Amino acid sequence: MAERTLAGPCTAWPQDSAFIREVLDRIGDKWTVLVISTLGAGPLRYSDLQASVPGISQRMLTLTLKELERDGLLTRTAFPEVPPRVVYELTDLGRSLHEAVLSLAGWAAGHHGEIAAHRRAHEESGVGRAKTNQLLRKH
Amino acid sequence: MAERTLAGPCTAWPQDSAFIREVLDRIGDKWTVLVISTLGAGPLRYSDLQASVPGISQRMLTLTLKELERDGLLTRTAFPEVPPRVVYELTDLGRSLHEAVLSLAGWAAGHHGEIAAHRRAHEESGVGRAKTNQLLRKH
DNA sequence: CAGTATCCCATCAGATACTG
DNA sequence: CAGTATCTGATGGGATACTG
Repeated sequence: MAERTLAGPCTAWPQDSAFIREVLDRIGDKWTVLVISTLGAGPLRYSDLQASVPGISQRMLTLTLKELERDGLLTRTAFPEVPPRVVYELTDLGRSLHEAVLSLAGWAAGHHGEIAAHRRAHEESGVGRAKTNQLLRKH
Repeated sequence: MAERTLAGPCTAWPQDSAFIREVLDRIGDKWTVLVISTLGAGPLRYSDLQASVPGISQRMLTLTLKELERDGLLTRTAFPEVPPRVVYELTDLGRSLHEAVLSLAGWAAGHHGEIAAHRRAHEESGVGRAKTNQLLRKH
C-alpha cells in the first residue's frame, strides 16, 4: 500500500472509493462549497451568509450549515441577545477542506476552456452532421 | 488577481464559482469519478468497465461515458468487428482530472476519521439529550 | 434576526425489456 | 457485445408562510 493510485477495478480500492463518495456527497451538492468558500474569509452571521451566497434559500442555507456543523467543518455560536445573533466559523478541519477544494478549483480554472472547446466541437460534428441518421427518426 | 483564494462573498469571484460548479457538476455525480479512476489504470472495453464498477447499470454507464467523451475526458474507439468491441481510454485532459481527484481523495482518506468522530459526537450530545425539547413534540 | 414547517415539482438514477 | 427505450420511485431543492 505504498502507492495509492486509485486506479483500476473499484474492488481493488473499496475503502478509498467509499471515502471519495463521502467527500463528494458532502461537497457535490449545490451550496456546500459556496458556503465554505464564503466562510473562508472569516466568520459570518446567518444573514450575512445569505447575502454573500446569492440565490440560496433559507431552507438550503440552514440545511447546509447543519450538516457542516455536524461533520465538524464549522462551528455555530449563538449569542443570547435580542435580536438574536448567530455566527458561523470554519474549524481547522473546514479550512483544510477549503484548501482541498481550492486545488480542484485550480484545475477547473486551468482546464475549463479546454472542456468548453471539446463540447463545442462535439456539437458541431455530432449534432450537426454525423449522427443525423439516428436523430431523424425521432417520432 | 495575483492571489486566487476563493474566499468571501461569491460575488467577488463569480467566474471561479462558475468553474467550480462546472467541475462539481461533472464529478459530483454517483459514477463519474469511479469510471475515471477505473480507466486510470488503462483502456478498457464497455463490458470490462461494467464489471470493474460494481453496481453501475448499463444506462448510467452509457450516460456517464457519453458525457465524459463529450467533454474530451476520454475517447471512444469502436472496432468494426463482430461481435462489436468498443474501447474507452482517458485523454490527457482526463488523466489530469484524475490526478486532481486523487488529491481530493488524499484529503478524504486523511480526514474521514475526524469527520466520522464528529458525527458520532453530534448524535450523542444532540439527539441523545440536548435537543429533546424540540424532538418530543413530533406529532 | 434566525430560523421551521409544508407543499410541490424537476431531475436523477434504478429496473426492466428490447435491438443492431 | 454494446448499447437504446421506457417506466417509475426516490430525493434535492425552490417558494411560501409561519415563529421564538
